[in-house]
Amino acid sequence: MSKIPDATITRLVHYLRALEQMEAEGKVRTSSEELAAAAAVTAFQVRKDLAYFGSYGTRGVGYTVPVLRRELAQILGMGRDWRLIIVGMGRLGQALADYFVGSQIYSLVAGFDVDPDKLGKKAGQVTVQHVSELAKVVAEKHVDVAILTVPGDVAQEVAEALAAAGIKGILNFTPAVLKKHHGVTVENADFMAGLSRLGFFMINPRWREEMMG
Amino acid sequence: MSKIPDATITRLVHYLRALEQMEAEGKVRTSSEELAAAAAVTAFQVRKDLAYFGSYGTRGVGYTVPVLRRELAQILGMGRDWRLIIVGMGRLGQALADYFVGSQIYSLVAGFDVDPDKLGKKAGQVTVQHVSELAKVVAEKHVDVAILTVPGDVAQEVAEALAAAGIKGILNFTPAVLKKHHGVTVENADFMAGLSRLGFFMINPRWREEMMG
DNA sequence: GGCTGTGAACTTATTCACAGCT
DNA sequence: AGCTGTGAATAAGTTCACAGCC
Repeated sequence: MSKIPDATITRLVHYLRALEQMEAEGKVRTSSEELAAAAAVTAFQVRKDLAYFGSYGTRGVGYTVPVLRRELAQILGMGRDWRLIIVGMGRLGQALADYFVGSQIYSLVAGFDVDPDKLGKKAGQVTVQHVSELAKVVAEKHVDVAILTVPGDVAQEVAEALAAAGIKGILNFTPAVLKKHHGVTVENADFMAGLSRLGFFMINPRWREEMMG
Repeated sequence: MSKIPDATITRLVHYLRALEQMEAEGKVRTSSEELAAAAAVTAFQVRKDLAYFGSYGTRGVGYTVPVLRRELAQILGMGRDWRLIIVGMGRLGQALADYFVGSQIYSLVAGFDVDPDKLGKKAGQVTVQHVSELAKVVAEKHVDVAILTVPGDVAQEVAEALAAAGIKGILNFTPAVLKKHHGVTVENADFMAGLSRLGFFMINPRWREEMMG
């Protein structure tokens, strides 16, 4: 399989969301054109993205909504029961914990913090535990991925603890740039980077002109 | 000014963060090498990114931390007092509201929701108002950018209300893909896209092999 | 000598045109 | 005829080598 652009994966998620909605509405057939409109990209892009993984449509006809939905879910690892933990149960961690309630795809196995006020409290479907129990839980519950939502200044240290505990992947929501660890895949989701995107408005030529002449 | 890659802006924010830390530590001089290490990129990349905007260093010497810090802040629009509102005061909205407390760069002007339980409550430094007051506040308080943290299924509708109210930019944290509006710049920060990145683990060749043969 | 700044080479990603099925 | 699937063309972004200045 040739190299797949990161941007393709992100778009796949948008296609999947559109397909889920279509399926809920009982729609059976769709086209690259329609998916493109839903994801705000071109039809070329949709077809190319899908082509990286296989061919799921019928020439001259289009795509069958439930079939393509299932295929995309499969591609995105959703056939598998992902086992996750959240480390850092601040507001972001809590919001994420809620998100996993009722998920068919992701099992939230545990949540961790150090704040005594948070320990023992329920968040989503888990009870907050102390980080000292990290290693034990990762091993016993076969955790795949940790979601990092701790403050940026302790992110590296916690990431190292997770690596030592034998975690396979870290999804980093903190502003910190994590050093690579052998055997651990790190993906940056960096919620604060969203805010950094305010910078884009400044870079935007129209705005720039308006403000700086 | 030639076209600047989106990825450059994101990296600029990382450089800025590193520089702020250096300045706090009293460090005066740095190099592309050092910044590269802090942002987990190459020194070439750092120099190229900076070159899009100008030349801020001294050949044979390096960069002066406070000078480069100030220049980057300027580039990212931080010389200006950005006036923001948050629409949707759920947990994510609240977390963001907190983030703006004490910010030198961004002024959070108001927060909106429709939930009667939230109205009148304090979040960060603002009191939650009903969305029916949106248009009035945007006009009177000269709001630049709205941060959208409403549920995905009402995002488009709220975006249209914002456009009608004369907002100049929308930073979209919802999973919805917003249709373009004339005169309104939309940036996707999509916090749920972070979660979509769980898909990357699946696509990762090492994992894929392990799971699918 | 050392480190920045930048044009040129290369790599990656997107756009396009059209061949291939139905 | 219609819409997908894909190789080829174009565009964008990154890496590199070295010229330029301290």
